[in-house]
Amino acid sequence: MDQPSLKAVLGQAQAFFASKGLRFTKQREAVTTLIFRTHEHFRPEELCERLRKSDSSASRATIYRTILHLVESGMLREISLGGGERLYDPNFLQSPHHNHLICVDCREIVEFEDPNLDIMQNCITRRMGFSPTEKALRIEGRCDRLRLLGTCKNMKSGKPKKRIGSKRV
Amino acid sequence: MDQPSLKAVLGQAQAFFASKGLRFTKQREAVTTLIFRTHEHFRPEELCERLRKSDSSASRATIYRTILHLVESGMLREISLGGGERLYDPNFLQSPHHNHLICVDCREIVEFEDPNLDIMQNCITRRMGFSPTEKALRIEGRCDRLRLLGTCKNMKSGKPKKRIGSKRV
DNA sequence: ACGAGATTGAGATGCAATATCATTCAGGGG
DNA sequence: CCCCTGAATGATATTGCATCTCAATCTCGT
Repeated sequence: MDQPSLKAVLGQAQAFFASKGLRFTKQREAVTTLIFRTHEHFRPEELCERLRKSDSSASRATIYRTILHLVESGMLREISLGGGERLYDPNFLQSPHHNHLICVDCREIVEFEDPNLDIMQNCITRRMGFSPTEKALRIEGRCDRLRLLGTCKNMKSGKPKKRIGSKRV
Repeated sequence: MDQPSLKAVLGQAQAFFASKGLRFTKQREAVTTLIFRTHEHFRPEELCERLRKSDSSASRATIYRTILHLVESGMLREISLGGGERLYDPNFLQSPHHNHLICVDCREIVEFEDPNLDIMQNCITRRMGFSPTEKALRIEGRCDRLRLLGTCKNMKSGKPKKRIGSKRV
């Protein structure tokens, strides 16, 4: 649950690549660093953009490939909002059991943990003939701040939706 | 919770369109019929395909527009698996509170209801400063049938994923 | 230095979804 | 009965994201 240092994260990544007989090139290191330097969820295209602005560089293809490798290593996970958006979450290293609560209007995401919910999730999963996985559960709601301001509906049809960032709790 | 007849569903759709000053054209009726004739989740492109094979017809643009209208009416809802897939679920008319359990390997979806889970979901939502919505919750798991056969991993990287259909429980 | 295999990146391609816009349609007023 | 206006349609172009392809480059062990 502690905040692993970036150096530790890079070491873990390097170890994973090595275990697969793959190299930890400077491009892969740059991508990995960019992902784990913050705790923000991100879209692959956002990552490309951010990398272009930085001093390092890697092609789109390399970025996508690196993301896939990191997902396979378990250090990174794909999460999904609605709307066909594909997001990646680098926070499972610190809190392996967290879930996501998403505002249906502004798409803000907050992360939370709840042991009771985990238990219930496992029960339901088994009851339905499935095996529980380490994978997260997702809840939708409406964030009060925006609802009270009366701006949610406007945001939805008007300006392009902007994610406000991921709070940790 | 009862199975509403197709005729009733079409009536409801027609009423919605009328209330918005819109017409219930034969294209819109064909799309609506196709959606609510079965209880299958569907991708918009699948729907285009199915419609092309039927005797009626509507352009892709009309299909997408009609889907949006039906979502706005509340008769249809978007649900999301992982992988950026966008699915629509016509079953909320019969069971307004159902949730989805999704196999992370083969993407099979089963629907379930659980009042206790609803309560807990509401508690968590409020605790995090959100308002509960009518929107569904999603759980991921691994369906035992395929896991036991040891074919899950294969399906993931090999053949294109195929949804097996939505069971109702 | 050499060679096998991994890696990269530019561009092509695929695919879903949306936008554009000329044409068609429906129905109310004259 | 015709005209007019706004709604509706559909062919097409465009966008956005993701993946594929393949020649060139790089690494590392020998």
